[in-house]
Amino acid sequence: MLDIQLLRTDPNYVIARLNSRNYSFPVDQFNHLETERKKIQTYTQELQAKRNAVSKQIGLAKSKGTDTTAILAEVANLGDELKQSVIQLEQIQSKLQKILLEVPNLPHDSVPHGNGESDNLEIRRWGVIPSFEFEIRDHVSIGEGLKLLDFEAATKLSGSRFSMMKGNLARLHRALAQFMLDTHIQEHGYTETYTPYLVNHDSLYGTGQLPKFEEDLFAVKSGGSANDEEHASGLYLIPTAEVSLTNIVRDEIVAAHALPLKFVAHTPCFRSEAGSYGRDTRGLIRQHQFDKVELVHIVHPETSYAALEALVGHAETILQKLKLAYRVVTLCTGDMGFSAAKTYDIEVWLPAQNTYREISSCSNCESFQARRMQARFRNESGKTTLLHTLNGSGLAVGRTLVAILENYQNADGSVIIPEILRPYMNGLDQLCTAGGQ
RNA sequence: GGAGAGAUGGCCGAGUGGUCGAAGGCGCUCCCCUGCUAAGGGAGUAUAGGCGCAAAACGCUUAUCGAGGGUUCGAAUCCCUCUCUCUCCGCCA
Repeated sequence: MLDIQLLRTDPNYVIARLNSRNYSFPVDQFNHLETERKKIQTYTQELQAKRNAVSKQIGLAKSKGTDTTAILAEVANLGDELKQSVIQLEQIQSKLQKILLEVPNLPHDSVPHGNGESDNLEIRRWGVIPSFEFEIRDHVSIGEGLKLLDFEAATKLSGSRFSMMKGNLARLHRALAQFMLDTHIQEHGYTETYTPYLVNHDSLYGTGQLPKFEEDLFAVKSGGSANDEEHASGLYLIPTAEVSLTNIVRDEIVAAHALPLKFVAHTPCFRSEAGSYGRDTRGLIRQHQFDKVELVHIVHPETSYAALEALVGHAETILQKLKLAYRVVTLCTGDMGFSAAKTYDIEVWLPAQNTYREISSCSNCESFQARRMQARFRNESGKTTLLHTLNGSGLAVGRTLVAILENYQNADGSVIIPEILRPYMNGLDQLCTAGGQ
């Protein structure tokens, strides 16, 4: 959520910034509502002040035993008038709130302007793109060939966009998550966190998934509750652990000396992928359920951009240790997510697609989420101040597995296990067909 | 799921219709006293808004005692609904 003060004092600046990300702010509607709000709020508060004053008088009079009928008559209609006014005010404020909740964050100065993916700015590459002297297979073909990846079973259980892994592939998937967690807690100073996978409305409002992106989520209801009762439980499956981790500080005033807070969690993520029909339908790239190791920073506003650089570095470390080629791009204004002021995507090289594909997205949300969450700290002069929040994948586990299968494939369909993961695999150095293990 | 108890400021804890945004204590900040860490005295110490001011300081004002409704001129206090916490029982991993 943007600072409403900024919209009042410098609307043109805000509008221009929002235009750069293809969002047109409803200025006229906003201004109209603001004028109304000011008028009605002032009036309402006057009535309240009057009521308070008169009630105090009555209290005084009664304690002295004076007759109060005259004063009571004076305020006979005040209650109704006030009630009307309060209702009007609430209506206007909820309209304003609705507008504000749907406005995306302002892009940071350093973000390149552009309309979409093609305008993103590559800032560095790492690693060597592997070359193969045989026909490259994609991860689906490799996984199914090894009999370790079973989409048919997943489809039977749940439908499309689900997967089943078996044997050493399932173990490799687990190893990846462990390796990522260990790296972040041992080398990067994160606090390991186990979080709820079901969260309430307020949490999703806090990080910006609601109210605008409800169709991307899975809502759950309690068993046995009436079928037609919408969202019986009021809970949603998390689309990312960013929600659980960032909301740790919702409605909190964090002690300044406790900053920065750095959390890491390995969780499943659930996304309905509404509107992505036909995209990445094959394989593990786009699933309704996938695992991710998520990194979240809660920081002092002055350090958030330094924290963003560190955060990207932490995610890159994982790919470097796995010896997977990647590049880092700065998302342009038109391609950024709703809550982000600046985002770096890390894209890993996928040989079968002959291109880089997103494996991590690291964003500084500045105070955008903090304002929604009322997440604050007490600054140097003792004033409560909004925090800055950042999040990034470190990394998406399923896509990392895809990258390993494709980049480490051999001509015979076997796959080398990256050295760094072998301790997590009881020393195993490759996935091969023999025995299906 | 059944029975009961509870939810007040950073913390503890008073407060069952009126000058209560809230006693008292602890903690914290500043000052004074005291020649050393102790003790004592004084002042201050919630949050979010609105309006005024170019703005800060400040001034005026509103809301907030788990949440939402209601009764009332007036609600922390009375009534209703919900949420959460605790205890006991049941069930479960």
